[in-house]
Amino acid sequence: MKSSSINLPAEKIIKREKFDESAFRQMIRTMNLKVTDQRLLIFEALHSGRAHVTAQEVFEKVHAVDGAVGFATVYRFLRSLTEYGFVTEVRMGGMSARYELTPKRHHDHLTCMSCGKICEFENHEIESLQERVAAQFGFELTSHVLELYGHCRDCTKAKLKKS
Amino acid sequence: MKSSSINLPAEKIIKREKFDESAFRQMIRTMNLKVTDQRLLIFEALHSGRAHVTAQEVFEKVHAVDGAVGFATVYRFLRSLTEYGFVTEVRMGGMSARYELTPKRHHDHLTCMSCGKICEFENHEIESLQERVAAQFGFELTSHVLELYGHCRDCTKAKLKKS
DNA sequence: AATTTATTTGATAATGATTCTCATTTATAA
DNA sequence: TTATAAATGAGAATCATTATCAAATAAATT
Ligand SMILES: [Zn+2]
Ligand SMILES: [Zn+2]
Ligand SMILES: [Zn+2]
Ligand SMILES: [Zn+2]
Repeated sequence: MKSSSINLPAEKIIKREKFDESAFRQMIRTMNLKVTDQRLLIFEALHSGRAHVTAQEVFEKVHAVDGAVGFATVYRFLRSLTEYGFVTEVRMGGMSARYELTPKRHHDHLTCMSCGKICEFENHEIESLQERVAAQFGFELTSHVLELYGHCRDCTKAKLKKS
Repeated sequence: MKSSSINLPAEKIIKREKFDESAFRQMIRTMNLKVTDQRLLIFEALHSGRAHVTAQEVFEKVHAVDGAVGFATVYRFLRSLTEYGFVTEVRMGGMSARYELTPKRHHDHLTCMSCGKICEFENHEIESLQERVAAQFGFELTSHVLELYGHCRDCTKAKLKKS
């Protein structure tokens, strides 16, 4: 039941626009897929609560509303959403994949390994340096993963107090 | 038998210093572990051939020399080596972990998704920008993952020819 | 509304990577 | 040598994810 290795418990809930069912219906149609209750529930789950969720977490949220939904459906739809770019898969180390509704702006992540806080940042300098590196090697860049790991201020403070 | 998703077949073999068994013996002792033939074989496997190998690949190389070695031993020792920093674990997307003898200089990776070529690069500007980002969020940076994905010149050319 | 049909679903099995268990073997210190 | 804690290997276990397939169903067509 418990996931292996590091867990990422507390993440602040990010303020988000109102859940817009008809927009989600539209996205599903764009993908040439059928609109089902399950798929709307999955969207709902992605839209509320913490921004970066695992497939299991999505499954649990969906399952709480409709106990009949199977996790295969969740995995399957998350995969489609990722392929179409509506959802972005984020992988940190050997942990299980996390998903977020693809944000308007590209960003990368800074994760606290003590408390699981995830901060999002965008840094155009880094982005263009990446392009430059790729060009130097004659590569056409298609994607990248930039994940920073460390300890946030609160956790660093807490550790100091203890010792 | 075949690994899932993308395979990384061709990687240029990187020129390396002579295999120095006594140095490896010393490293093992530094870790407070016992020197065994298996462990020396694993070091040998990491030292020859392509730079970034999976546990399975290490196992196969070791197994070719001594068919009695079990894969648990390989995984176990790779883990110890990683914990002590003698080996660096590199994870690319959802693929299985790859390992390399920790290089003298830190570097990140640029991977061709068509042919599997892996280029290593170091970019101090990016590194220090990462530090700056972490500092802005009040984080103490402990590690990071920067993996660039794309298509190398050869593969891009090959694709153009085909179409 | 009823019919049709290609999709979707959920239960379950299968997979691939990695880790764990434990009885047996072995490196090393005394 | 002998003692002993550590290491090993075979296989089971785990975890995340994907595949299979019969039954259910969205949506297009009568
Ligand atoms: Zn980025
Ligand atoms: Zn994010
Ligand atoms: Zn780096
Ligand atoms: Zn490398």
